[in-house]
Amino acid sequence: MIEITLPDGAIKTVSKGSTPLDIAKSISEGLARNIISARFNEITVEITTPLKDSGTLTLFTWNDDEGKKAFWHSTSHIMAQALEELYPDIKLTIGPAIENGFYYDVDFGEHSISEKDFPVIEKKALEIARGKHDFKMREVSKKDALDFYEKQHNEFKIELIGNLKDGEITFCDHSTFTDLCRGGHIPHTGIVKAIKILSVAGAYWRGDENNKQLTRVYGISFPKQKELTAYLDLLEEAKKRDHRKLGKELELFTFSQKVGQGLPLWLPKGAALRERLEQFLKRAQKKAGYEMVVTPHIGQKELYVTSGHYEKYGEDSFQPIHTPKEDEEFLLKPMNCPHHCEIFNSTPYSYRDLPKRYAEFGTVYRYEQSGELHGLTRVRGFTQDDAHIFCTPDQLNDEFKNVIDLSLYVLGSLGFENFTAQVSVRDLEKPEKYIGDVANWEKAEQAIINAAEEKGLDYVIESGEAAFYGPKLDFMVKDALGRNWQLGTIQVDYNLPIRFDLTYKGKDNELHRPIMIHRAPFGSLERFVALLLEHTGGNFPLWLIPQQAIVLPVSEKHEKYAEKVLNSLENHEIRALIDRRNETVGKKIREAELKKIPFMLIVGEHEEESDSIAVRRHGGKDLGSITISEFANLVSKEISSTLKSF
RNA sequence: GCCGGUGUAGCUCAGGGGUAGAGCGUUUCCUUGGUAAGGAAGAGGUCACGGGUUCAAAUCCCGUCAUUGGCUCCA
Repeated sequence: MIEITLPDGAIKTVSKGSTPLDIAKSISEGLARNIISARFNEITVEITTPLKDSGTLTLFTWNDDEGKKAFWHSTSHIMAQALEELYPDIKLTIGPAIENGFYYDVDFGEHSISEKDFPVIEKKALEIARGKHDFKMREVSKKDALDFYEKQHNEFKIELIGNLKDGEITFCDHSTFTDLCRGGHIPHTGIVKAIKILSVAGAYWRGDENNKQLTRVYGISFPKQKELTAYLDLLEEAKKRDHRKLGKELELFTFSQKVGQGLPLWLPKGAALRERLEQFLKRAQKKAGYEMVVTPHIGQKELYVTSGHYEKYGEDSFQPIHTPKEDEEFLLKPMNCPHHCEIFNSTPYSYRDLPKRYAEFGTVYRYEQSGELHGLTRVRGFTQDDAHIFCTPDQLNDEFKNVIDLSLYVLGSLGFENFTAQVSVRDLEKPEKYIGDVANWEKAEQAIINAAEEKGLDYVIESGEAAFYGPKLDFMVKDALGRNWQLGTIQVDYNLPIRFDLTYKGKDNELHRPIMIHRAPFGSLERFVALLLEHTGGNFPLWLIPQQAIVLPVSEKHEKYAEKVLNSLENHEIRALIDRRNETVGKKIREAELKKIPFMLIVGEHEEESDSIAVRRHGGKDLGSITISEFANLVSKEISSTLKSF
């Protein structure tokens, strides 16, 4: 007999060789029907795997992330079989489950597949699924495994097996299909009732662009057709929150082929929005002891040779600007730090002067790869809400924590709740990607982790995500489709102070090296506005939205009164316009709704007589007729409830 | 940069080897209105650009550009 501990602490004594399915049956018939995956002693197992030792067991259904993972991973096997049957000469590589669905990377040889092929693949895969084939794991010797794939001339699987130890290699069979696989499947293919192939993409073997490019086929599957339909509807809904669509509808920004790719043009309403965001941050920064500076958009090439950016990015940047003078070269600035270092260098400092906090809304230009450009989230010209803090080693921890506070204040004021704090550290296996000595890197990484700990941040550590000159604390936010974007960032840098020979005089009358913190709570205004659009669906917080209200005269007769109303709104610092068009009130309301204006103020005979306004809230709520000062109170109350001062 | 998709009026999109379509918007006129579209008439297009096939190309083929889903990259 063996003892199985369940997540609730209950212990079941069962005979050796019992399976997770047996144990589920002993708990309840319903559970046994629904379990599709299990984990035993922290290792994913099949629900039909005989358990040979005592240990802890967790059972998963479709409602668990682990269950979905097994479900989607299993579907990738089914899709792989379908692909093999439809295109016999393909070579399979890997096919994992992902956050939403699964993919399989396939070498299609000369053949290329596209959307037109999806229905056929879906049909074939569903046919296989309906066969209710069991997923059966079996152990294979390394030699047999290699032989199996030698026959298929599949160099990818051979490479994978080459990295595995003999004795720990397993295959998974279902129907006539066999795949190298470490396990984690649903019991049989019949549980999969709906399969949708979503897209194809190029993907490099093992994620290395020097390797062969494979075709990645993405799909998703569900235990019920209804759930697939609901998922596809969800995707459609998400598209409505796409910042590119909303940006166009709300007339915030545009692009022009003539100006160039990745170079956004901000329209008046978008510019007003930016302006408000800048004012908001400037106010908070002033309180936090920052000083604004202004630096030019270009700098001599030498500046970036000193900073190390030229060596790292020179070839892949906008190329130097030449002048009539021979050998004179300037670069568009790709970041503001070198300029700020030279500001620091312009004056000798005592330790009593530190920290110095220089802030600038600095517009920078980076030649991003054309395939990477994406709406406002990835562009070639953008404005960072940048600042550099120069401090002593003693001050580092406090300064860093203060920046965390500022960043959280910014995210909080704009309603971002579901962000991830990510400590981005070096990839220890690729030291060539970074500059500066190892001791300083370790200090910097530790400083960030300490500050995050002390602030009680719930953070994750990602290796290989650091900047080339130092580690970062990044605030990641998901867009409407669930893609992660870095917004705010805080970085500790021991390197640039050395490269720019920055010094301050210490208590001991000797020169010391300051430490530099790079930080940008928004990240960039472009990306921030994009994510804000996707999060709010264009319904910005009242304090931020460019147009808070619109006055809708019922007819031309009431235009004079409308102007009086507007005037007094302006006195209350409420941003409003009048819709003077020769249209019906219904039409004006409809369009104000579509433009997502928070308040519609309808004025007609009744209001004119009683010196009031009829207030309609965006979304349809009628707040009745009130006076303008009552309305102004309402507005300021709402603003102060979302916008706290820093 | 790489692998797929897309590019038709200001916007959203239909069409598709033989005279370029709709709705919204815009212009003019009528209408002067009460909480999500009042009515009428008109203007508006080198069907992204360049080349090829064809009697004939917006439509088929090739290339370029832009855009888009991914990959790689991201100071």
